[in-house]
Amino acid sequence: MLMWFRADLRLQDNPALYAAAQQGRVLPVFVYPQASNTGASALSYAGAAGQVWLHHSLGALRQDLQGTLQVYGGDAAEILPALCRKYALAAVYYNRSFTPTGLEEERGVQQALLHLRISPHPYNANYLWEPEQVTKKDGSAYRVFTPFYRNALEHAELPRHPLPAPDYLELQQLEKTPATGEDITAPAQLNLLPHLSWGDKIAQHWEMGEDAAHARLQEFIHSALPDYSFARDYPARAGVSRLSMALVWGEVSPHQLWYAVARTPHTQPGANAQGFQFRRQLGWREFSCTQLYNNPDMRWRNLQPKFDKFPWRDDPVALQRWQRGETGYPIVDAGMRELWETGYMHNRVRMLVGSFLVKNLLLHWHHGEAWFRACLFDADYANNCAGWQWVGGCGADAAPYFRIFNPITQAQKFDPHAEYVRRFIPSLRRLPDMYIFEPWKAPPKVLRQAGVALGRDYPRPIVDLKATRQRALEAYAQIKG
DNA sequence: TTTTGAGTTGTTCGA
DNA sequence: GTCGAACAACTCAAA
Repeated sequence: MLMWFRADLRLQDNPALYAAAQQGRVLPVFVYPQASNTGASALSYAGAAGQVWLHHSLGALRQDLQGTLQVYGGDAAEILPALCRKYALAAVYYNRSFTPTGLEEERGVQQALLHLRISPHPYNANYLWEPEQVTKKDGSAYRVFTPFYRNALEHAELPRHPLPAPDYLELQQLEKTPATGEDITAPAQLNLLPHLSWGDKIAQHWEMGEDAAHARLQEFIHSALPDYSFARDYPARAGVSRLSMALVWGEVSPHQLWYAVARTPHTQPGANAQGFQFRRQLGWREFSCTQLYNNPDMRWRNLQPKFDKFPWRDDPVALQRWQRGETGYPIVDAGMRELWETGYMHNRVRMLVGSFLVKNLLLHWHHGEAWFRACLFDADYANNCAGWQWVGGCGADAAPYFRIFNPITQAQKFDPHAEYVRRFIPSLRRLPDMYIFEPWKAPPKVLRQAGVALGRDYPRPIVDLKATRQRALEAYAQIKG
């Protein structure tokens, strides 16, 4: 049996692997879709950070598989049938993807296998519900989250219980490449690591692989879940699971998370509903998946066509200031610097920096989507696109056009003691709470005492909030109706 | 069939 | 300082 690993880099709760193992000896294979071994790939959604994660996660999986995982770069529709022929394998087991690229890849593989009379065995591993399982009564897709989720809870099947790792797994060991001793099927051959030390820097903050994901899950359940629905909004706290990157590559399954929070007191009926709040967030991941499945071009196309004539500005300088965390608004800059330093950004702050880019700078959400894709370890095709369309106001649901976050009031509300800002903007550390979210208002003496010279240690604001808010409201008024 | 109310994440203004 | 209203338009489900 050939086990085709995709975004399911785990042994536990892996339906395809579980089934393959029951059939006999398994040859585990991962194919990274790329035209050549350059590392760059238009066929995968992974950006630079995602590729770094993938590199390490593949290493962990390979170790878990006693070194038998075969890693290739190229077209799965060519590589998998060739392997089947060479090693006389009768079937290919894999878990489904619902992204446009994943679906296309799968179609190609199925067709190629059909020619050789090799049977494909697809399973659902990575979503609680498949996109077509949760629809309106007329069969069309939901555009609003709450009805979608309610319908899933009330009418769709319960998510399956997680499977264990195969209890007996016989792995096929291929001969090593002779002569040079160079292993041409090791993850390193994909050249996924950037030539910059940046990749190493962001990787230092994280542990990749299935075991590490489960360790984070246990840590989350014990320390953060009891206060989840409140603390998850405060970026300075360890209030969220930080499991998004594990879900992207399938180091854990949503089913495992769904039932892991059920086994705690926090999800028992009558108790506080922290576990249900966490599950609801998993529901958003499902909802994004459904949106992408029904709108394969939503990476490029506004879900609301009227936004096609939105007057986006073109301003490379402002874009760069945003990317580098030099907008002069501390909570925005702290978020952008967290992203660049750690490959991650807290969800609350993602909304703030997104709103700032799209509404205050009036730059196209495509820029945000692309930058997040490049820098976020957890950049997920569906989540990232749906998130940016939501921020832009052009997403599936009719968002209030006047929802424009104020980075100062938001900072005061969600980072009241400026711990988050101080963590990522050390140059502002000594400013008192009263001025730290708007340093330009601090009296010269206060700035001096804090060792801050505006324009040298920290930039002045690149735009005026009130004026740009007004400009955004006018821009939105322009396209309405 | 039609109507009504609610919908992840908000801000500002004026009483 | 606190509170309610205003800021559109659309989707979905329940009444």
